[in-house]
Amino acid sequence: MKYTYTHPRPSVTVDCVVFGLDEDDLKVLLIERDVEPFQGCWALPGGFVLPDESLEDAARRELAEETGARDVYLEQLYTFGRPDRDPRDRVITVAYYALVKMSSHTLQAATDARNVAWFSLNDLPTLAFDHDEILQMAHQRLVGKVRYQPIGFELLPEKFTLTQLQRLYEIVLDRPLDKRNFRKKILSMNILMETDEIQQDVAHRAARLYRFDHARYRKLTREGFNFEI
Amino acid sequence: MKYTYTHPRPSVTVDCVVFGLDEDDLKVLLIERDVEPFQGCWALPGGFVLPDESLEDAARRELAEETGARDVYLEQLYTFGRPDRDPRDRVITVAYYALVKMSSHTLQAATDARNVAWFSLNDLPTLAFDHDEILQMAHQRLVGKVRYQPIGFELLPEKFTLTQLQRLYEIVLDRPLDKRNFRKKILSMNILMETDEIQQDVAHRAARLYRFDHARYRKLTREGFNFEI
DNA sequence: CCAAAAGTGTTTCACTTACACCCATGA
DNA sequence: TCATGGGTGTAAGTGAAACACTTTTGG
Repeated sequence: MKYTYTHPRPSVTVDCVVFGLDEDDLKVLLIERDVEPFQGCWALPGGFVLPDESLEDAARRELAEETGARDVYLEQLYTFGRPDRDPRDRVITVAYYALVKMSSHTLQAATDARNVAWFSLNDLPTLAFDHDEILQMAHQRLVGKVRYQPIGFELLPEKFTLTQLQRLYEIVLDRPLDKRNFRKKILSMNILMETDEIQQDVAHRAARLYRFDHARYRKLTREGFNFEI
Repeated sequence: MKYTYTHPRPSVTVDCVVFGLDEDDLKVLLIERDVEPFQGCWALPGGFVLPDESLEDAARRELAEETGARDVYLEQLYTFGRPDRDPRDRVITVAYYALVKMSSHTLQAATDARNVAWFSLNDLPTLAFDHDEILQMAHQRLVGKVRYQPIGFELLPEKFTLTQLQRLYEIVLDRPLDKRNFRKKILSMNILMETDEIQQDVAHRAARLYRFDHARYRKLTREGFNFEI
């Protein structure tokens, strides 16, 4: 082999783009850096990969440590390795994106007390390193994937109304959807389980609550069904 | 920051899954390892990322050095980082996949004289490390992507017949397509440029040759066109 | 003249789209 | 009783799928 194990090694980090859904906006979770470089800048949560953990384990650990988010949907996005992307040293970062149920996750401040906050995608601060590029790619991936994989549910509470689900798609895809057609389509897929509960504390007729039926979805998928909005 | 730059660093490599298309088969390019571990085993071409090159540069360099392939379609696939994926040491590999025009690329043997060969996907040898997993993922990605991005053309010669194009999709998607419907659809996209040449040296009516019109495709894409087979 | 692949249209069916009103509830 | 969203069906249009024969060429 031409290059041996004694060659200079880069550092390897993981960074996470955490998406959450608000009443009317897609949000990203950022942390404020308290060390140079980019001190005071907002950045994606992330950190070094430890010797004995997998990349995904590293991402989940950093996410939990820095934001308190656990048990979230997590998927590898892309690996960024421009030689000069970190001004100090060669750092290759494996980026992940996560989808969290904002409503149920009350975020803990980072263990090391850094500032953590949600930002609307339309109103982002300047980000450290190439994190803006990473974020944009994650957003593109989400928009592309939400239409043909049932990952949108990860952004909603366990039980949700059809209107909430429709809003989710309208926000992520950034275009209005027809109410009747949307309901017809999503219900005809047979991947929603109607609960016997209804919305609480609304000043109008309460809507029925549904939940995503994972088992049913897996079964249908095995039989050749393809999710698509 | 909790972990510093002095933490143990993994090695980082790139590996390439190179696809080519035969008369009737999808093929992968493999090299025979001449060092331990997995000496004598077939493996994906790849190697260490040098300190001052990007990941994609590293992939292209290794590809050229080990197989002679240049100017190919190359796309990052996924990053594999199980702590024990290399028996000697922690090695994280950034996998790429490449699509090459087998007809026009005469492969050179590797610079370091290792054995290089094409294998049919249906008749693979045992592969080193987790390379089989990488290969399977690359194959899945290709199958998934070929339908909605015009990357299939990268596997054909510059000029090709509609039948060749149809065969390509039939092989990659592993199902028969209807000739008339296929032609209607692909021609109606307006992304093929009809040449004034025809197939040579065939013992039957010679078919018209077409080429993929990149400029036209980009223009249509900007206008909202979506490729889909 | 035979073998082999090139080339070509129409009908059917399924799915998508557009569209508007009444109902239930809480304030 | 009013404001607010919940819930529902039909018709028209568009795109996908099924399907078979004639033409061209070289051997």
